[in-house]
Amino acid sequence: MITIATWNINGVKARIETALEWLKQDTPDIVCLQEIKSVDEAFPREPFEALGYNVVTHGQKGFNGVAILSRFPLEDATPRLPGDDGDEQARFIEAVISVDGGSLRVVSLYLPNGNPLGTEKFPYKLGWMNRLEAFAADRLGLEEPLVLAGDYNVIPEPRDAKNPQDWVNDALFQPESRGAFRALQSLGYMDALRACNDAAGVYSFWDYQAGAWQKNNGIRIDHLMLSPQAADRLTACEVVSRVRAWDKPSDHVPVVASFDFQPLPN
DNA sequence: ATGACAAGACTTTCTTGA
Repeated sequence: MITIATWNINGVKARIETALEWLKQDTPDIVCLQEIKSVDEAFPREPFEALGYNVVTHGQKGFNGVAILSRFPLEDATPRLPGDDGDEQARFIEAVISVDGGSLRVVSLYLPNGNPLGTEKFPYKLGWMNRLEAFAADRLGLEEPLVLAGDYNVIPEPRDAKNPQDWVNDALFQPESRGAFRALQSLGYMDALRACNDAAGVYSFWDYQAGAWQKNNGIRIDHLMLSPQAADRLTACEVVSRVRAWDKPSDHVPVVASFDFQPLPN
C-alpha cells in the first residue's frame, strides 16, 4: 500500500513544526506540497530527510512554489508545466517512482487562483488549465498510473462549498473554471475523493478570516486526479481536517489517497 | 461593507492569497 497526500502548507518555513507533526502522526509515503513560498536553496530539506523523505522542489521567492516528499526514490524530477516558456511562476513539478509493474508518476501542482475577475489573473488561470489539460491528455498515451495532486483553486460543484452563493463572483467557482476541471474528468481522470465519498460538506480549505473554521464555512479545492491506471489501484481517500484545528495551521488541510501499489525494493 | 487573517519581503507598509 502507498499513500499519496496533497497539502498547500502556506509557507514551508512558517509551517515546519506543524508539517513535521503531521508527517510523524500519519506517516504518508508521498506528499505533494504547494505554496512553499521559498527558493530551492532555502527549503528546509534536513528535517524532512531526517524523517526518511527524499525531497524535490521547484520554488521561487516570496510566493508560489511546489515540492514532493517521498519515502521512495524520486526519479526524473521535472519542473514547469509545458506549453508556455515565458511562464516564470513556480507551480508544477513531476517525478517518477518505481513500483510493481512499472512507473508511478506524481505531479504536485498549484493552479492559479485567478482573482480578481476582470484582471489578467483570470485568463492566466484559464490558460494554465488549458495547458494542464493538454499535459494530461499527452500523459494518457503512456498508459501509466499518474496522480495529478494539488491545490486546483477550483470548487467543482455546489456541494463542495458550505455557501455556494458566496462564490458565484469568484474565480474559483466560475463556469469556465469548473468546465476546465470537468475537462480532466472527460479525458478519463478520476477525482479520488469523489470516487470514495459522495457526501456534501467535505472541505479542504477554510479561510483564516471571519471564523470560517469555527463555522465550518469551507470549500473543497485540493484534489487528486487519477489516470485510469491509478484509479484502478485506489483503495481510499480522505481529508485530514483535524490539522486545521492545530496551532499555526495552514488554511488548507491534507487530502490523502491510498493505493494498492508496492514500492520496488531499492 | 472587498472589511476580516496570515506569510513574506530591498518590512513598520506593501503584495499576494482565496
